[in-house]
Amino acid sequence: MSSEPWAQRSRREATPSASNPNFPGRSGSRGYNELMLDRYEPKQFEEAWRKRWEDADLFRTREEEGRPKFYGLDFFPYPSGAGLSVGHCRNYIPTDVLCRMKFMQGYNVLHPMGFDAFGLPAENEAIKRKSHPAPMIDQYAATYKRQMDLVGISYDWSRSFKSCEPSYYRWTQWIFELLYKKGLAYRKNAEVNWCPKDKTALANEEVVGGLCERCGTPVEKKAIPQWYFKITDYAQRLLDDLDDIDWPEGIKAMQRNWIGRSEGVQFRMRVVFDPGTPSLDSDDRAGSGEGESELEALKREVAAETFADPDAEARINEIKGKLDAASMEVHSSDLGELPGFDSAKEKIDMAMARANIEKSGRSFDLDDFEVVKNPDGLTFEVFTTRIDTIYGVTFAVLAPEHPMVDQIIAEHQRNGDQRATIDAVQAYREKVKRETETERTAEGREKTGVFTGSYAVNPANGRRVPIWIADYVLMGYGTGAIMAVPAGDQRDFEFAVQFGIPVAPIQEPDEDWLAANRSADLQSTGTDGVVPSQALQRYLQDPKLFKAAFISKDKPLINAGEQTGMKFEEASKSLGEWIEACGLGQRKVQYRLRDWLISRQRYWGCPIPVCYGKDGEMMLIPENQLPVELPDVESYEPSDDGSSPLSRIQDFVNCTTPEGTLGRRETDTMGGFACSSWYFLRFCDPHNDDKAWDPKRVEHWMPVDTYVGGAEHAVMHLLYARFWTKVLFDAGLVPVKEPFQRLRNQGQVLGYTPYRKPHPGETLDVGEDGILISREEAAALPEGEVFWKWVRMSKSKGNVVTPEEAVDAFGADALRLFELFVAPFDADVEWTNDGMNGTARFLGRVFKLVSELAPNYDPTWRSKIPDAADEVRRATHKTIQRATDDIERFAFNTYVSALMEFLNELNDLRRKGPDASSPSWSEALETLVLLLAPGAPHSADELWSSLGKEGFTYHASWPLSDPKLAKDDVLTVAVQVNGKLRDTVTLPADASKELMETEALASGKVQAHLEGLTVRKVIVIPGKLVNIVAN
RNA sequence: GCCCGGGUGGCGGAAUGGUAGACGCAGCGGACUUAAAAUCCGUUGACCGCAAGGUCGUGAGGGUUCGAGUCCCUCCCUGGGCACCA
Repeated sequence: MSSEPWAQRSRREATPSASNPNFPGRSGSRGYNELMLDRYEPKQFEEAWRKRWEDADLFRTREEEGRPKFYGLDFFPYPSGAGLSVGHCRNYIPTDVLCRMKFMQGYNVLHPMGFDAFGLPAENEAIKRKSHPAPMIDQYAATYKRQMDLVGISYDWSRSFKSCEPSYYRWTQWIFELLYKKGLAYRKNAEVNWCPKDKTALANEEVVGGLCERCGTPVEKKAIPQWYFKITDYAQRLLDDLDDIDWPEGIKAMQRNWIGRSEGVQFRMRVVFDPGTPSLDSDDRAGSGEGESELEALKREVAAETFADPDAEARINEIKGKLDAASMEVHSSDLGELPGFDSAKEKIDMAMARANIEKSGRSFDLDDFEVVKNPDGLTFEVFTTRIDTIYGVTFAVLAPEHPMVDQIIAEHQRNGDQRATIDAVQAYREKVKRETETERTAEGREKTGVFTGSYAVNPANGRRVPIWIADYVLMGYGTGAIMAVPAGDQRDFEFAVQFGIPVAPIQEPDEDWLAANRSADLQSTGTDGVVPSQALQRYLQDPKLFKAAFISKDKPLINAGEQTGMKFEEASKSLGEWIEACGLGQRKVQYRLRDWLISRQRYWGCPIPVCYGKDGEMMLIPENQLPVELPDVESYEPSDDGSSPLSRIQDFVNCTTPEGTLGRRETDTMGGFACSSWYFLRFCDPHNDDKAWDPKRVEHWMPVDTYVGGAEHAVMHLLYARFWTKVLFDAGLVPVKEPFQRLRNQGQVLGYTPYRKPHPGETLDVGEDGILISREEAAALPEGEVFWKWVRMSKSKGNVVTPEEAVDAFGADALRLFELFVAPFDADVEWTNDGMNGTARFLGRVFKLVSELAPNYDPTWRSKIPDAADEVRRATHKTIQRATDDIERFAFNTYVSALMEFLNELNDLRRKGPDASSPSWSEALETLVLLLAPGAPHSADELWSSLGKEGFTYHASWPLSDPKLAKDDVLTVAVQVNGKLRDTVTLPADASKELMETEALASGKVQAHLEGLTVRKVIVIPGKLVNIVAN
């Protein structure tokens, strides 16, 4: 392969139009193009047509009553200084094709473009250039627009805006206030990476090896107040409504993943300090020995339903008596009056459940069903998705930051013992505090943790288990504490192995698993040949002889009390109900999704419209005082105390509160995702000064019918925008629950990029296997030193092909068609320019054919054309069908091939049948040009005018296919013998099954293959094939 | 580890369970040209065969079916996302 994309750059020169003297062109007075081109000469007409489109204001949005609407939208781009590459065009061109077709089909089309202008990239670049971001962004956006225009994208620029304009962000602030009033925006302390020397918050990237990148000081976590949006309130709806939208399944899966719903049980565990509670090591298991009590017997009796309802009261009293007798502190007026539990069985279950808890030393207040904290005791909550495995708990783990850790320490201190333990716990907490997120989640890292000197009571069997703290339990998820089941959870298993904690088997693994997971130890001691039953015995003795936890939902439980023999589903239900019944906890849905951190301590963002009174009370800036404008200042570099640069601008900070008192403004700004969470609504009514939008306009246009952009925004932007839309829907401000009905992700465009091997001593960046070099460097190095890779086109990689280059060398339409044709829309593309030769050639052949047939073109063909189809008409109507379907279903590559095939067929037919003057040819010619129009609009308009048409193809009607005309009258039928193709026969399209069978059997080739065989069956698929089954 | 994609000629790719390789690139042969470029025509999955024709062939192996690139199971490779989320 050529290592240089431009090596094969066309050497075609912009020679003056070589018009065919035989076809002098139209004689009309309209002066667009006096010469008819017989080949694709983009420089002769493309720019001129773009000018005409602009002069005619062709793409201004039409909002006519009675027409269907179509809203086609591309992702809101941040205009970078690098400008667009042909990679970006892979997004804009297909959307443009769809929108152009929709308009020609009679839709009101909204196809806008604007710019996401706030944010860190812009700010950082402006700081570097010592300029202000606003004019810089203006300039970049202008470049984007020029480039988009250059490739002929049909945007309605009259609706364009930038998110940094006060007339826009005024309404971003207005939506912020709406969220605030609904309780969906709040401020709370959050942990950030903090350098105590520089007194600044650091981004994750600024922390290297736990040290501040600049001064080498160990970085700490520090809580500073941050603004959040409460997206977690919408977690379930964000999950559910994914079912109703037409998005790539991959993106939906990523969102589901991100939201991370899990169903489980959250329950309390009691903390004990003295080792008096029965421990795991004591051999009196529930259901045996001591547990084989009268109560257990009674319970079995209940379960067996050996007593009837009429006697319930008496039996309950009996149980009460026995409970009392067993010194269990049940203080209830009457078990029979418990609300919500009707049957005797339920009541007795309740009593039994409590008895179980009582045994483990807990006391109850039956009046409110809550477990009352033992005055001397502590409890903490754990969340688990595998409550069925609760009998396998052998330890509990608290996140190091868990507040219970403080209480445990305090308890130790009160007792004046466990000095060493306290020190170890404190030291571990300090260590974890210094760790960065990256370190803490580093791959393949050993489990660490410290025993707290206290125990938790497993309510299922009353056993105490040690409580550890370990950083593999995260404070931010669930309750920050877990019940650890090493037999059924890989992380817990690793931890148990690491610290010599027992592993209690909960299931019997299958033989394959036992064989595959025997540890080296087992093998080296000569037990390699153990028979399966022995392997199982060994496992049951000590699961730690094996390499991993056995995780299954399909195996019956062992050693699980009443739940023994049940599988995941049944046991979870049973234990969940039990835990709820005894007020220990409840079944719960947990989400991984966290609230959306919106605060940025930076200048270049939308100000948060809040101020504080003298006592710090928070107040919204009244709506009629919005926007809170960003002050226009010279210096806006981040301050060194970690607060926003805005906090140093007195004129901004000092303000009058809505109450008329002196106040202080909020100086955080909003992250850029706020701006892009509603811009699609503003496009419906972009210049409204009174409202964010007129509801009527939004009602007309929303939802976005087709939304096109890269998959990299799968969870951020696309989730936030859905969230805001739902909030606005709930407020009655928009009529849709979901903003983007159909989403499509274009594939990436990759450029061929040179790298060299690292020199000795050089280090590589993470994820890189070579050092990026320029093409010049690559050319200078000996061949063996350089290797080439396909990586995403970007200016920093130096592998960009710009639209300017491509248009200059091949023409805008050739570029457009190539981008469509090169691969399926969603596939990545390894960009070379060879392909543009192909699409340019194709356009050349179109020009040639049209110029040759134009003299015979009859604009009045419609009134002259016969009903009957001929080959030309059939090809025409088939192509209309294909092109229309292909564009609709985002198969742009086959849309272009359909046009190519159509052209080839017309060329063939033209050579075959010389009657170029039939109306069918006029129809074909016109159709070809119109079908070409969305993909190659410049050429289509040029050809259109060369046929003597006024105006633009954009205003012409999209051709309609007549299915009758698209149908073949003769078909080639495949004939198979035993599924293998042996012959084809040509038959009328309406041939009967019988005729097909007869003709197939009559084929000589088929007969040859049937020799010596008996025909058993003949399968006939009308119009398609005949399969003769014989043996 | 988990969750999504994707593996089809030299290359990009096409193919509602029904003739695998459309369309294009590159290659080869030819026409035009003093020549080249451009353009046009033909040809191009592999193997066997003079030909007619045959055999094989969609990452690997099984299965369902009259018939599988397409559906099911197992596995391999590859791109992406998530990842100590209980």
